[in-house]
Amino acid sequence: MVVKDGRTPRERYRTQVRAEIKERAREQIATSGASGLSLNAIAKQMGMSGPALYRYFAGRDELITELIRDAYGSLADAFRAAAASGADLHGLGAALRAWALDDPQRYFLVYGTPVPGYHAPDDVTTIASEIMAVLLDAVRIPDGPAADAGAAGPLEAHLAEHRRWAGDHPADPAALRRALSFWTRLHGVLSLELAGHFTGMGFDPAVLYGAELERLAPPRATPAPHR
Amino acid sequence: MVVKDGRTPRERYRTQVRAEIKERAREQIATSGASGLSLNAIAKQMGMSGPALYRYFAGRDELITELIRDAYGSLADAFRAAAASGADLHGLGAALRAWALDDPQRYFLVYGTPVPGYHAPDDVTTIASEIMAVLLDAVRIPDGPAADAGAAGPLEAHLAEHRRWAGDHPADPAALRRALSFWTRLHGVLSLELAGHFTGMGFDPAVLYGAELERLAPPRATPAPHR
DNA sequence: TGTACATCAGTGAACGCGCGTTCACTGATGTAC
DNA sequence: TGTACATCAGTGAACGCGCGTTCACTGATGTAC
Repeated sequence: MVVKDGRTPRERYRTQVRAEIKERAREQIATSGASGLSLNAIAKQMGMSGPALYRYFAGRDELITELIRDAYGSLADAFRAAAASGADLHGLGAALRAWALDDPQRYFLVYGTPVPGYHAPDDVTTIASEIMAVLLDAVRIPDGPAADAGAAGPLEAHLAEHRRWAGDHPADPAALRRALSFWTRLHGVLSLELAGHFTGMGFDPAVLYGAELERLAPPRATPAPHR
Repeated sequence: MVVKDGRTPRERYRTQVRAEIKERAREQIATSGASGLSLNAIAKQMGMSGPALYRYFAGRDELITELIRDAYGSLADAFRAAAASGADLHGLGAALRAWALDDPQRYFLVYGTPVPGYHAPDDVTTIASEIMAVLLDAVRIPDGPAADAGAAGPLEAHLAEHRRWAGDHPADPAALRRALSFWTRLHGVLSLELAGHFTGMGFDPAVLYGAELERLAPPRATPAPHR
């Protein structure tokens, strides 16, 4: 039996159960961290026996890898959506922050402490470079006088020579540098904030984030609304 | 029996064994991450039975907390040593990077993914604010024309009103901002680098780090050598 | 439409493991008189 | 100096637990003729 969308009921059921397993896994990670993820606990929560999960995932590792993949994917989606609606660097920065705050453990899945032995599968690194591609596209658009306009220090020279990424993208070293600074500075604020290193300091990390963003990309006269 | 330094042989032995336990724990964390730390494995490695460790630590949690405390302490020491030998912001940045690269897992113990339930004990947060105090001292010294000299945006205003940290330190909002930017930007590069997010990009993170540092603190004519 | 067969989700028992932690104990080291 | 006692490091057995994973199976759902 095949229904309109070309998928049998069994297939639909499968993806549905897979989705619920991942949902429960995310809840568990949010509560006790990625290291506290337990297949048996997920099964119990769903009212099934432990071994049943092996119909849907080859094992614990595959489930975690899938969650990491999804996390990367959701950031890429958020970035692409922002870019598609005409967002400039400011908009991308806001999208990054919104994505991070929306689910801190998802953020840590991607940018948190790596487990020493683990190597991300190829498609994950592919998604990562897609994210950088969106950023490089946005950074190319001149949106006002950049604070570092015209600067050509040792980093620019180094990038011009040694970068092995962003293959078919413009080689303007100043743009590459702006993209990298965007990335590192915003992650600097975000990771410290989400890890709680600003608690007790009394100021709002959002303001600090906004100030860093301002330095990187002074907003245009008319900031782009969506579409 | 009491020897010259006022400590009995038993006390000396105790601290020695404690030190070895922590050393083995660090090795284990370096190999398999903090979540892979096992008391029994440490004991076996030291040629003792598992329960013996309970003479030295109340349990696994206390051992981990102690390691985190040590990690904070070693950064504070590195910072204080740099400051004492006359280092400017540039020197502090170099000290931070050296400390981080020397033992990445130690870095993650402090700045890595927090485990959701955990709350750092008071003395750890005390050390954290000592680190910030050293930074604030260094940032006060004018070491050349800062890129953001005279800037007084919304962040400066916000800090002037809302900061609840660095109690008896100068309230100059520009200095506070410089300290915060120093902190977030350098950690941005470091955390992404140590988590491996630059691998495959072909450039040297050290150059990027140096460039960010340059922006924050243009070196004086004669950079301060140690002492 | 009904029957025979194939697919596949889920179960329950079991395996082996390592974990943190407790407990009563032995034996060596140090202390007091 | 020798003897009686106290301190304390370390042992071995045991407890209870939850983990990931395998296996042979039952029973429901779907497919082919």
